[in-house]
Amino acid sequence: MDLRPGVSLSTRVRFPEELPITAHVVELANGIDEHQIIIVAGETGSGKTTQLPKICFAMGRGTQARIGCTQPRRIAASSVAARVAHELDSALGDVVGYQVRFTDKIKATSSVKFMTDGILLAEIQSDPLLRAYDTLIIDEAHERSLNIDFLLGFLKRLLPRRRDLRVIISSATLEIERFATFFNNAPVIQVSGRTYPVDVLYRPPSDDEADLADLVANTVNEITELDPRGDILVFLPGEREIREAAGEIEQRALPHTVVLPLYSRLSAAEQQRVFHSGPGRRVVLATNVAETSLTIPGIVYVVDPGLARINRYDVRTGVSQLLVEDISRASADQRKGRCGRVQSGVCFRLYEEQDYVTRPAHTDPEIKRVGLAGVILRMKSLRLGDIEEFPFLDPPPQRAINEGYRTLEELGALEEGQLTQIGEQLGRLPLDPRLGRMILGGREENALREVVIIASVLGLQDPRDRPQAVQQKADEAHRKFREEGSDFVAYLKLWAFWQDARKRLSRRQLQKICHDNFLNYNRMREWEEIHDQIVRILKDLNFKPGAQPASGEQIHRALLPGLLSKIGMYNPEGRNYFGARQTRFVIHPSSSLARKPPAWVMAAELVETSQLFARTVAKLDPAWLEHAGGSLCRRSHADPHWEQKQGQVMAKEQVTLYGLPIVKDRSVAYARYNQPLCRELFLT
DNA sequence: GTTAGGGTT
Repeated sequence: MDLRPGVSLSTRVRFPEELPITAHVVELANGIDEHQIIIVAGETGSGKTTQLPKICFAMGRGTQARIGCTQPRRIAASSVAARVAHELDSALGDVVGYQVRFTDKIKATSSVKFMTDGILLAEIQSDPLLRAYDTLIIDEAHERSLNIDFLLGFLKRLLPRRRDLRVIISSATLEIERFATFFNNAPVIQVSGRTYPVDVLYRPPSDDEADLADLVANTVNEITELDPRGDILVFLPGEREIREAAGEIEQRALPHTVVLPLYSRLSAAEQQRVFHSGPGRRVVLATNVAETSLTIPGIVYVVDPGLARINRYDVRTGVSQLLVEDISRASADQRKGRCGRVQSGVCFRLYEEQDYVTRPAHTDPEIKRVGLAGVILRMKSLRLGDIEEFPFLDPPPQRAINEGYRTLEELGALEEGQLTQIGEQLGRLPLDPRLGRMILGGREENALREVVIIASVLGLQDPRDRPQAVQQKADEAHRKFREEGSDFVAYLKLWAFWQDARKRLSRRQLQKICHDNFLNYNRMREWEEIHDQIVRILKDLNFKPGAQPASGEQIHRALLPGLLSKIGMYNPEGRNYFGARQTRFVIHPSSSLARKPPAWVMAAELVETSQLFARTVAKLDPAWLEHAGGSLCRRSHADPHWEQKQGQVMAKEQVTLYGLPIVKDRSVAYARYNQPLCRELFLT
């Protein structure tokens, strides 16, 4: 194939011969020249991520405006940028740079900019037509995260307004036809992968295999009998299943075998263990972190029970569910592909082939599984119009949209479809709207300093580590951060501990003190970075931190407007809480309030796992609720009667908030609620 | 008596 007239490729850009994509360079360059948008489909190892930007650069793109390349994860954006910079014989930033949250390695000379998809989305705020780019490459589009679906819809609208712009959607070979159709029959260029064959064996449980751990251990045992070498990757839904399977495998006493757990909550050092091969065969027991985020080198066998915990938001109750589900075919195939990267492999699926065939083809995209308040807020804030009109590849159902509106109204961010001042301010904060609302509450209650610390950590995983083998020791170390009656204030204690250590200690010493106190150093740093970022934004918004330390009451009053539908009233019979919208929950055992449940609580989150748990909880004074609930409160009146002493008709008032009785039998003057009845009572 | 994984102005 020849290059189209007018297309040339700089000979200074070299494409590695061993990469499959190199055979398609001319085809791709022609496609990019001829079409405003193309879809590039290819499996792992094809070289798309590194070579597509180079093809665009070799075509002379990225000089007037940049070539922007998005990645779903920060680590990928920075490492791919370093790799491509190296391949172009330039220092990072000169020709190729990257930007992720907290790190900007872009210079004026950078032609190629790698970034997370969230960064590109954020740039729409200040650059609504994305004029900073002449080319955009959206990588890993098949992952269908919220950010990716948002970008796809945005780009569909942008293309007619930016005729000069070129867009490449890069994806695994999944739902390629849907992408093509979505973009008005955009051409698809298929690039082969570079992988070794993987055999699939279906190995459903036998009758005497009691549970998942047993099944997994037997399968690992069978692999050992076939082949004593070759690392094994086992996918499991969560930490507990990993622990149980590890126990079962160790009981089998397999020779020369090292069992390595792998999940995101492990410390960096514990995660690193899977990247260093030692003596003996490794059996890595991993959550979904190994499906997309981490690639473990040298896996020969994959064991896939076909299960994962999937996050789904219940639109009726506003509760997140994290329940174990059967994974889709696409996810099963992705897992299979985690072996066969350096030699041929075998994938054991621990269910019937018929089961595989009848599973859904794809995992629901995130937009169909999450609460939409944050999405709607963002769209309003970016002036992208109504969510109902936005061209999503998979439009969310109207019920979910309505629930999103309701949540924003609860927060005071939306009135009659328009963002309020609160809404505008929430739109500026890179946080979940509920967490943002806490910060605005912090200003109202003069507790800004404290609430920024709390809201920053609530969006992260808990920085406190609790390794299985040393739970008691970890709990002991964490005891000094506990605060009776408030898990939120406990975070303030932890913050004070960190800040004190931060002032005195070197980085190495900090890492040690974190380790000694069962704190995850990386997450502590992340907490601090988010905190500092929010402090900077608040300075721009002219918010001033309180001069005085805030009281517990000020802090909790500040948090409450963000958590109005996450309150609970104790139910002694059930030893649980009545929550909003007819839910019932218990306090998670990790909370300091779990043993002595107070009459009223508010929770940072309600998540359904083995039960519906409230996590990060504080005691709540119900007297605050009527004011905080405002127009969300519902009033009813009973027993209107003439009262001689007061010379007017009185009644018993009940006030409820999301169905919970926050005021009972309050005596009120009834005239303002029912004038005619009062007149009648007065006359008789 | 204990939660999968990502991401941000």
